[in-house]
Amino acid sequence: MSESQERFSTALHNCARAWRQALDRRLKYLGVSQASWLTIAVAAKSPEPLSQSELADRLAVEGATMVAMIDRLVNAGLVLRVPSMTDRRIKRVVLTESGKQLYDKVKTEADGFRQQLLAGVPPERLAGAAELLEQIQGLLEHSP
Amino acid sequence: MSESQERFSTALHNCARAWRQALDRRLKYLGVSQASWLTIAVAAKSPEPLSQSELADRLAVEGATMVAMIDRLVNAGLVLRVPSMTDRRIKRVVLTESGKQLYDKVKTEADGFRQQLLAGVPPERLAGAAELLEQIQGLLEHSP
DNA sequence: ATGGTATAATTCGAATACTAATGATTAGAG
DNA sequence: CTCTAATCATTAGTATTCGAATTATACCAT
Repeated sequence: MSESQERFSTALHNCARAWRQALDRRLKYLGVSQASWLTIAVAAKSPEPLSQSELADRLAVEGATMVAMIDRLVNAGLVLRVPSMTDRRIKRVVLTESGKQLYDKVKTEADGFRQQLLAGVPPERLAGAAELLEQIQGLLEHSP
Repeated sequence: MSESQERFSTALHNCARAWRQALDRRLKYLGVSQASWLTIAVAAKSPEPLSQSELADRLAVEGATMVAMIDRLVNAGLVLRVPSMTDRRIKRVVLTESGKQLYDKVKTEADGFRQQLLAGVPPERLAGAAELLEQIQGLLEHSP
């Protein structure tokens, strides 16, 4: 019993890491790192511009990390800091035209990679595994 | 079809990240980071002392990363660099008594955490998911 | 043996991440 | 309203990671 737990745990972490690294290699030609395009992607997916704190929460990093990351993205001309009108503590992160174009490329590449990688796996098998992973994730978030 | 792929991908990465963070919180009282105790753990599990390159391979990090990590571990008194007698390029990493004691604590904590987290999941469910994850990991490693 | 290639560890600079402390601003209790 | 607590962004210092270049050593084909 404990053996299947350990095997699952090892496979989970190794698979996730190998996936991230493989995708990162594919995106290297864009000249942006995983951390950068992941930030861009989260900002792009939100219907309303997110504050730096909200962005940090969704990426599971600290606020201080987000500050430095956005500094780099602003320098690269990919995003802008837009002060909120209603709360002067808040700055929202919006993509520039250049940032949007980058996101499109990242999304195309990531979608294609996932498609290619999982093409041979039956959808019901993926769904079953996803359900288990979501269940475990729920346990993790509600039991510090 | 593409929907189940995306759901699986998201669940995989979120679950792995949440797991790492949760375990890291539990190990914080030991005063060592995940990267450090993971290195210690791999070194401790090997029957023969590993070279820095072998260690880097098993942890999927670059050689330069390993150099810096071992510098810190040596400074912390947890491991030693032992030059190989037969190949003067090689330095093997061996745990000090203090390093072994730390590994024992890490192992106890990690095992307990995994056990607690997965206690409610049927072993055959874990085995099925592990098999899928290992299969995908294999695809990732053999595709540029 | 010898010259070319491969491997092991290292150094360096940059990117990414954390914690702790700080300043500005907002929200809430009384 | 006013004082206090909480929130947001930032800075400073340190840890972790990578890629590229370097040095020392070993291996191999001739």
